[in-house]
Amino acid sequence: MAKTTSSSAGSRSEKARRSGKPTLKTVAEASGLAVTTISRALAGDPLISQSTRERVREIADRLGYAPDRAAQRLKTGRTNVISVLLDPHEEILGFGTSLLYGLTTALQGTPYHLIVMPNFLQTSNVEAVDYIVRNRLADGIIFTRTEVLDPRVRLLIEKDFPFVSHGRTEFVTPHPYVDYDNYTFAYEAARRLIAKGRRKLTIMLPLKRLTFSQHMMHGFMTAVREAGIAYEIAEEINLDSSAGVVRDHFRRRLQKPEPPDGLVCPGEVSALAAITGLNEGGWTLGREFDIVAKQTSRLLSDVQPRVETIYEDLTEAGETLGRVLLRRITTPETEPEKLQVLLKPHAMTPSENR
Amino acid sequence: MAKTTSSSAGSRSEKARRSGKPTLKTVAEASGLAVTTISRALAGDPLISQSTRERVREIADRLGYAPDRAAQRLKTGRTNVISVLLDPHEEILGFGTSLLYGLTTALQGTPYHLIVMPNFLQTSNVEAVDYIVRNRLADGIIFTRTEVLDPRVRLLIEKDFPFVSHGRTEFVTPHPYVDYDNYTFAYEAARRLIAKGRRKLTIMLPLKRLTFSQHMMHGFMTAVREAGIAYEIAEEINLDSSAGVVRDHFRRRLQKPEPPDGLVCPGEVSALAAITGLNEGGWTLGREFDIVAKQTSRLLSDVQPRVETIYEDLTEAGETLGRVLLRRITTPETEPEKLQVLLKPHAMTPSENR
DNA sequence: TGCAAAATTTGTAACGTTTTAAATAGCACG
DNA sequence: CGTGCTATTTAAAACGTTACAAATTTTGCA
Repeated sequence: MAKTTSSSAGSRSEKARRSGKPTLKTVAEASGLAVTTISRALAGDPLISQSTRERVREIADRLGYAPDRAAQRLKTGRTNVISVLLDPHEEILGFGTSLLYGLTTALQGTPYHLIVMPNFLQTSNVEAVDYIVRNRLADGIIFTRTEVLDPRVRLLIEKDFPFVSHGRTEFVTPHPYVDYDNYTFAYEAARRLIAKGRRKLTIMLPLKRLTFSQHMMHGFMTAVREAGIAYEIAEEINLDSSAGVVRDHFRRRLQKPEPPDGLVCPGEVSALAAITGLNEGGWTLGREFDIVAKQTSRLLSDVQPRVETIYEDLTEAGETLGRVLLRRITTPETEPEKLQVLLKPHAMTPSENR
Repeated sequence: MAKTTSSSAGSRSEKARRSGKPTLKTVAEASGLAVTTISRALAGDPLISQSTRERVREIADRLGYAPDRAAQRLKTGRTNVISVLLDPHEEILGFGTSLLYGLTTALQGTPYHLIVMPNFLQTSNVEAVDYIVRNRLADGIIFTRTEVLDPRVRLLIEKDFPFVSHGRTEFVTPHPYVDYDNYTFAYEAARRLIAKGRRKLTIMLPLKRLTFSQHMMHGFMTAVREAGIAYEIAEEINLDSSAGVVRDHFRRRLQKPEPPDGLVCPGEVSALAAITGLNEGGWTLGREFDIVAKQTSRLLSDVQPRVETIYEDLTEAGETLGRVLLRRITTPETEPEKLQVLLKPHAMTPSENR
């Protein structure tokens, strides 16, 4: 039909080739400038005059131009992707979701997208990390449940690949991290129980190999030793134990001699389970025992308002992780020490928590 | 230094240009074949002889070749990306996380990646959908909290863009969906309460505009009418209400005349909150009242084992969503009716739930 | 007015892949 | 031993972008 535009306009008919999506070429033709100029103008290159930069920006906006991510990625090698390794253990209570929300907030307005890589049945997710690094599937990686000598950290440091861990390690080489001050959490929690007159404290800990388990233990022990009171560590259960196991543990503990009367509990569901178990054993919260728990959602404070809590803002953690990783990526020369954030337990009371 | 390879080998020195990552060219040189042949052989094109196909496959594996996603995407227009719209309301109890896990399971072994787009403060996330479609940021979209006349569905049908909604709509044009049979859930839940001898039932519903709210209401009403017993709908609260509001609602309800003695509750946290409220009002679960709740995690059954539950498997939902979307993408000619799945309430008892 | 230097713009090539069209090899047949 | 066929392989172009080098215009100053 109208395929007779070979000599004069030449390109007009080829423009609507794929789907009419505007490209640099479209903008170039519309403005009478060269493709290169458009590219630079939109990138804000000062080599292009202020006036053309503005004009191009305007025309591009009018045409609804958006750069083709695939082409950019192919050319530059940058993927504009941040990978998050999600862990199945964190399924409970929207841990992952809160973190994701914070992350996306930090990435708002940047060209970065968030892609989720789950960690399935592997013992650790080093394989996933290796895969991402090897195939350059992302510009940066974020992961959680950091271990004392985390193999992912080791690998990423070795390959000099940008990452931020949620949690610290004990490697000598410093690396970017965002962590919650679990030492202070446990210390303060124990102090509150002691202030209530509790005489024998116990604590539920995360899996030992997770670094923050050590921090919590340390905080707890410091408080206990300062006060010179009795304590015990619940060895048979940990933060990953199902609520049923936790419940039964506490119920049974009452039947043995010298049960503790105060619990530092770093999980909301676990706290609920503990309360249920103790109730079943005939104890009442606030009378025979007290709990200070870590709060990451409104669950506990709404369901059991009498439990004291110390707040950990996971959305804030996610946002910080995002910000730190962006800095690591954009300014690689930054010393790792400046990319280490320790988030303090919030003074915020549950009712203020939005 | 060794830049004197211009005449003989020619390309050997340029190969290690970026990072040594093998490309089609690398494999071509290693095998003595042309780039095109490699591309076709790896794609399993029958035009290439069986023997070379095998040989190429082997060499490629040995070199650790992986196709460059950006280049493929640029060339073909396919992104190999699935977009999930995450909703902040689902933050509680890992709703999103379970779904994501199912999804990633379905996507295992496919070339598809999962990218998360959060829905922030918008009233609906049509904008996000529009953005994805317009800029071809994905090959398919999955979203939740489907409404009766969901604008996202309208847009996606109009643009003929692959998607699967979690939940049904009431549009006449059929479209792919994965839904849970909330009618049966509510019907069965109410029947169980009636069987326990409860005489006045109530139900907590999701926001009215969400389609599954209607389904639940219908199932509940059918059971109530069949039995000819009294009922009431809790109008002031819904599934999105905070646990605190739910708790207070139920506590106060006891002070007014003719309180209900059975509750159908589609949320675990809400169920806990309701129990707390009723306890505060002096009632005891199993004596003055009963609850049948929807179970999506182990929270409720572990913390309050005496609450009866009916199970909804969100991981299964996610996996189904993934599978259905893949079929929609790969075989676009499939009639939408064949891409509609209604998941039945699980007979599974809480203790079996893994 | 002329001319170098600075400022601004442009053409060409390349990133790694797939697609289209063309070339070559292999083979049977008259 | 060509001829026409099929089977198999290959070269060239393109996707949209950016980097590099080169070209053009403008400006400053003698």
